[in-house]
Amino acid sequence: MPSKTLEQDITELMHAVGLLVRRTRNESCADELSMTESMVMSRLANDGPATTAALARAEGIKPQSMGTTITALEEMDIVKRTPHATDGRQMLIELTPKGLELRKKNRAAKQIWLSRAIAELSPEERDALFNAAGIIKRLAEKPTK
Amino acid sequence: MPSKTLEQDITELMHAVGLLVRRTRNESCADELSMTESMVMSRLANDGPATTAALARAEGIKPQSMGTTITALEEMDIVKRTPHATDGRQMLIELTPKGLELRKKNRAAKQIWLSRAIAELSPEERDALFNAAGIIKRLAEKPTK
DNA sequence: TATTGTTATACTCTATAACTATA
DNA sequence: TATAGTTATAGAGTATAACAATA
Repeated sequence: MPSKTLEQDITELMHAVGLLVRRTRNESCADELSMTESMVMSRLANDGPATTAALARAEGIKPQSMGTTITALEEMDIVKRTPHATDGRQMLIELTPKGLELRKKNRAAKQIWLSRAIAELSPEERDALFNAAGIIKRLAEKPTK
Repeated sequence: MPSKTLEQDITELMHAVGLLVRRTRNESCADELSMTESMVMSRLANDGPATTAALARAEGIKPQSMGTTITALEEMDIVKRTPHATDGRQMLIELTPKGLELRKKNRAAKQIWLSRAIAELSPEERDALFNAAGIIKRLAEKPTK
């Protein structure tokens, strides 16, 4: 017999995800970046300069909200805005030298608690976890019909 | 050769998780409960009455924050507070008749977009997803050394 | 002294609305 | 008309601090 309904499985999934997000927020030190800030930094480092609107679409938030994040990163001198060469509406966001430097350090420093916890999983569990990350991403990005 | 580092895997996991949380928040209708409110309701329905402090520990937030959630649910007449029989400090939180009723409806209505998206996964992917939920929960609840 | 709960205040992240400028 | 961006305001979901009551 099936011991759990789909609803229960979904509730447990969302519960686990909620716990992970809050734990990550709580474990981060004062001078660390927020989750959205980190993700923007990673994206700029991996994919190069991007507009606020493109970053917002990628992270699933509104352009205005992304604007706030960019402003915060700009005030920390981690990113800078430069006007697009041909499209006068666009501002390209890119990492500053300080942003590039910080990123190298943060790759080691960030999410230390999580790295340690994951290190204690079995290889099979790690595979299962990172495989699920791909599934979760697809679910979250799936357009509503 | 390993194509991704552990840091990259972790970044992608947190990215996917962030997208899922935001998507869930955005998809929920105006009269629906927040994630924390839903989780408290499920817990009370499954495990019976509990104190604010116990609920806070279970959800990984501060008792004061859980107090806010309980007050919101109380104003919607979904839960009620009753004094503990023997311990004068404690207030037991339990579902009202309306809360029990609402829960039945919400089991069907809540997270509809997610149910639909998950329904389109293969059985193997579903298993992988819900299996990972257990791993994520353990990670999030693992005490810091 | 530790635990439970409350109230007050503030911060982070994101949303909506209204606007300007450019395409 | 659609897209990019900015500014202002507001809301949800937490946190910290200070306190009162009970164990």
